[in-house]
Amino acid sequence: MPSPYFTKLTKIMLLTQTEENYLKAIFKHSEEAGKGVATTNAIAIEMNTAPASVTDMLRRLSEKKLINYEKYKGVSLTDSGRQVATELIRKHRLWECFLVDKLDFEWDEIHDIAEQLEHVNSPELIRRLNEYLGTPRFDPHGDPIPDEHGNIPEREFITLSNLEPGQTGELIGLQEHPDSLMKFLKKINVAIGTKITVLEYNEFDESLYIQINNEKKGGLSRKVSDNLLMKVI
Amino acid sequence: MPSPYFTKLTKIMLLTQTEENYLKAIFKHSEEAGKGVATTNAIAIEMNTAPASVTDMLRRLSEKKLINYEKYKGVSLTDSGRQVATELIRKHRLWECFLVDKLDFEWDEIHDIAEQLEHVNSPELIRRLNEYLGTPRFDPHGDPIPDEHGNIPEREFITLSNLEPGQTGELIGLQEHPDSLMKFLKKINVAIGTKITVLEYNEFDESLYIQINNEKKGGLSRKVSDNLLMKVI
DNA sequence: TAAGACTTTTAGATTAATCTAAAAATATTT
DNA sequence: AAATATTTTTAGATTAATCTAAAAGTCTTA
Ligand SMILES: [Mn+2]
Ligand SMILES: [Mn+2]
Ligand SMILES: [Mn+2]
Ligand SMILES: [Mn+2]
Repeated sequence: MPSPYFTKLTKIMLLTQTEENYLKAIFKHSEEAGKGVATTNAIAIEMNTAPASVTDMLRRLSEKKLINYEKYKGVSLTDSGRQVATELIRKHRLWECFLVDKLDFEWDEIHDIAEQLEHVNSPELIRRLNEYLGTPRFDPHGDPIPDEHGNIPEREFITLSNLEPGQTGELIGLQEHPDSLMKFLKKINVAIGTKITVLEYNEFDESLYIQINNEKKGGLSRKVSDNLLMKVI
Repeated sequence: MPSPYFTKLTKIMLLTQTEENYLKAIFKHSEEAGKGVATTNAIAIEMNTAPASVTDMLRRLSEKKLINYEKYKGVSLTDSGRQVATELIRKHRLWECFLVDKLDFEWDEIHDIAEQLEHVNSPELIRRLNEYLGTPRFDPHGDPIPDEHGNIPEREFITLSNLEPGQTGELIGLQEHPDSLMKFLKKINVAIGTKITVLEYNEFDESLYIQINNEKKGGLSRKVSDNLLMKVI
């Protein structure tokens, strides 16, 4: 519904889903990526729109004091913009927990549904959902769930590619989670919590020979091992 | 997101939330109300818009073959429009069950949240949600939940105002459910499933003297008793 | 440091959803 | 059956979100 749906009285302005999605994209490409600012182009690619559309939106978000924006200089979130973004990420990840823990979805089936659910606006709903789920700290992909104040739990990890032969680690997350990676991991029986032991390192292609849960053995490309975030055990 | 988001290939066209809400409004004022057709004005009031906006939308919905529309003659749903409407009602009511059964919300707190959740598009989500809830046939307000084919369970009922003194009934639903009525019923400890015995009928104001669950006794106005749908026991 | 390449913004349109004011059609009352 | 009232539609604008094409700014590299 494109209409001016604010609420000035309560000081909570209601944003359109589109505005919310832009804020998430900006968060991802500034803070999460550690770059400080997000560029117009990066946002355009993330949002699947023309760069001109991004410029337009940046003007509007800037007017609403959700972002710091200077022409040609890139954008960052203001405190209130960051607040909105982390709340969205919190909602997204809590819903992902719900889908997996309660409705038995698999981790590669939930993202698109959570993309929709995250825009449902009801603080009380999220409060109760969180409680119902037992206040989880990480979602089914191992990603940290911001708390109600926007604080994001820290994860300590080392990528599997950085483990030495002989070391064993437990999978606690993924660097990126494209569908193709999740499908592949499902096939070789690797999921969050799986124990992986590095048996050999092959210098030629930087692949690893590994053992999964002290059972099956197999090879793993560098590209995959770079994406697996492990806790050494 | 106002953009042309169809999918012609799958023959499932994705509607905007606004279009979906109009279809629900048309369903309510044509089929549910038993009138055959919904009028522009009734839809405008339901949707909280100007009648001119309704006319505009009717043209668009008609173009998409979701409604039968002839200028000045009122509108009715086509089969595909009815399909969409009943699916929305199904989703709305299933989510209401979830909110009450799983998250412990009260029946007067859930409607607005369900209004948002009903627009989440994922048939598999609804399939699993329905299963998770144990395939309920009625929602927390006693309203029937359409099945996956759009069939709506029939309710047999008699309003409390039509019970004779001496008769006892169980509350199975409400005619209308404004917030004020639900709050009042909560206060006098009446909910779906509550047993009510009619002790006396007062001719002057058509009020009833009743007993609730064989315990508390009290008076009830005609306006309230007209709204309580009972099953005689 | 100037040319070329890339990025970003501006200009000008389009579409969905809305509005108000006015005209047209239909319904109700004298 | 007129006159009046009510309902519905048309006309003309507006706003959010998008697009393409072109201009302007910034970066890279010879
Ligand atoms: Mn996700
Ligand atoms: Mn996730
Ligand atoms: Mn409801
Ligand atoms: Mn209901």
